[in-house]
Amino acid sequence: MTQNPANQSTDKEPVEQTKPEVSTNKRGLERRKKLLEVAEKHFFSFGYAGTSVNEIVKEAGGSLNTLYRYFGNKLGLFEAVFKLKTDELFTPFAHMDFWQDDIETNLFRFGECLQRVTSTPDGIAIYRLVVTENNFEQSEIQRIFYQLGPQTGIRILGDYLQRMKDKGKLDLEDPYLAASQFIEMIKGPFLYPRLFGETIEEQQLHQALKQAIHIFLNGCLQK
Amino acid sequence: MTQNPANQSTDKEPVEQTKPEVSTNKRGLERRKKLLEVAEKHFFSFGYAGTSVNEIVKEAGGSLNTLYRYFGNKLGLFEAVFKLKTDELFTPFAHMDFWQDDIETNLFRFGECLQRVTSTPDGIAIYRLVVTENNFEQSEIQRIFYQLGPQTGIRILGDYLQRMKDKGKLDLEDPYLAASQFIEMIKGPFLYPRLFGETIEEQQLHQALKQAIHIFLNGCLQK
DNA sequence: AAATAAATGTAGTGACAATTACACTTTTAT
DNA sequence: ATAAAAGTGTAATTGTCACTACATTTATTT
Repeated sequence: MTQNPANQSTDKEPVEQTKPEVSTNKRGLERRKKLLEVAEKHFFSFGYAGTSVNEIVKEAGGSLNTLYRYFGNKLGLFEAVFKLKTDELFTPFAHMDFWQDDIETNLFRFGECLQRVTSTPDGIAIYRLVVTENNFEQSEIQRIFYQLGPQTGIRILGDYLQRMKDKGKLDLEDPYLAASQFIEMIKGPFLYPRLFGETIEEQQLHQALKQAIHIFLNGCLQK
Repeated sequence: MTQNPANQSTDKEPVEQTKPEVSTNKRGLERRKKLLEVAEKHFFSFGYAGTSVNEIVKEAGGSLNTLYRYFGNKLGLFEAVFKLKTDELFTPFAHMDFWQDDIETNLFRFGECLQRVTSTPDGIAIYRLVVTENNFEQSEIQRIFYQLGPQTGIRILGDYLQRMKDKGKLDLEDPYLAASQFIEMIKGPFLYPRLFGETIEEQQLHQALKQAIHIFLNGCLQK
């Protein structure tokens, strides 16, 4: 696919030369951090195929040798950046408690938070990367993103809807599907525009959320 | 970004060497068709960056020279394939008449048709291509796809919802936003699974459609 | 402070792939 | 049938990159 002349590794043994080392102290840690920073900038701006490892090193200082010792290869560097940013983006969301008031308020709070996460420049950049790169060969990247992002959102909201259903407050056949559908109502309409470079106004997000809640609640509230 | 050694064209004159020629008769047309066929296969399987022009010619027969005369360059070939397949996929959908019965039946018919279009292997492949390739630089590809696909769907359903609103049958603030939200409810939940290689069962599609209609109609039907 | 380990900088290497050149053959139109 | 146009096959050109090698400098540890 892409050029990868280093894969002469005749797959016999577990291949230890690719083991990314971890620098323990001081200078090494700074270099590592700087490399990650610059790499992030490049990957976010130009995509995986579009960034050159040489460029990163040229900009970050340090040496190719160091980069390869730390991250093994280009994909290793990418994965490191990706995991870091994905955690940064989704972890706070996953630990938030949305369910303290009435259903409408709760949906509103959840929706606003989700919209905020997916609207952030980093959120958009990560999404583009996940969808855009390494996509014709199955990679771990996708799994990580999917589990930490979309799947977590569906689980959190789905659990809540399930409870409301059990209490007889909502009339829903499949609460987890419903969760996914609600989520799509509030972020789906902006997917293409975002991918295609348009910027979304705060007010549009708000309107989508308002209308989604109106339709959704009206649609499944037990009377 | 990608390698493109041919762009030595000092931009002075309108550059006529890149003008893709159109073969008028017989053998040329067949070659062209064969090239497009093989190119489609490769682009659909390996993505833009992942396919090699040389490979295409090797498999399709004919000569590099011919390919370049017809399509100008790799991107030209890609665009040709892309337009062809996008038209093929969306044009029938755009000319269908969904609105002959009651609202629920109409939504059902529309939804089923839309799900069919987006579930087809070509539909998925095209979507992947649009999202996956040529995405860090704005390209015409995206515009074509967006207009012919998503935007058309929203317009068709949105027009209908608007009419229903005007007749006082539906209670909706923004019918076009609502259209987009309905569409997302029935295809959004399958986006990631599809991108990540899962196959979707007929029955899942059906359930999503059923529940979406239930929530949506219940949610905005004028009582 | 000496020995050991890590980091640097520069300069390769090897592959791959888009595009062009060219000499030659086949088709098509006059 | 014959000249012009289009098509073919092969090989060369040119760039770009990931990745490696190595000789040298800097930091860390005992």
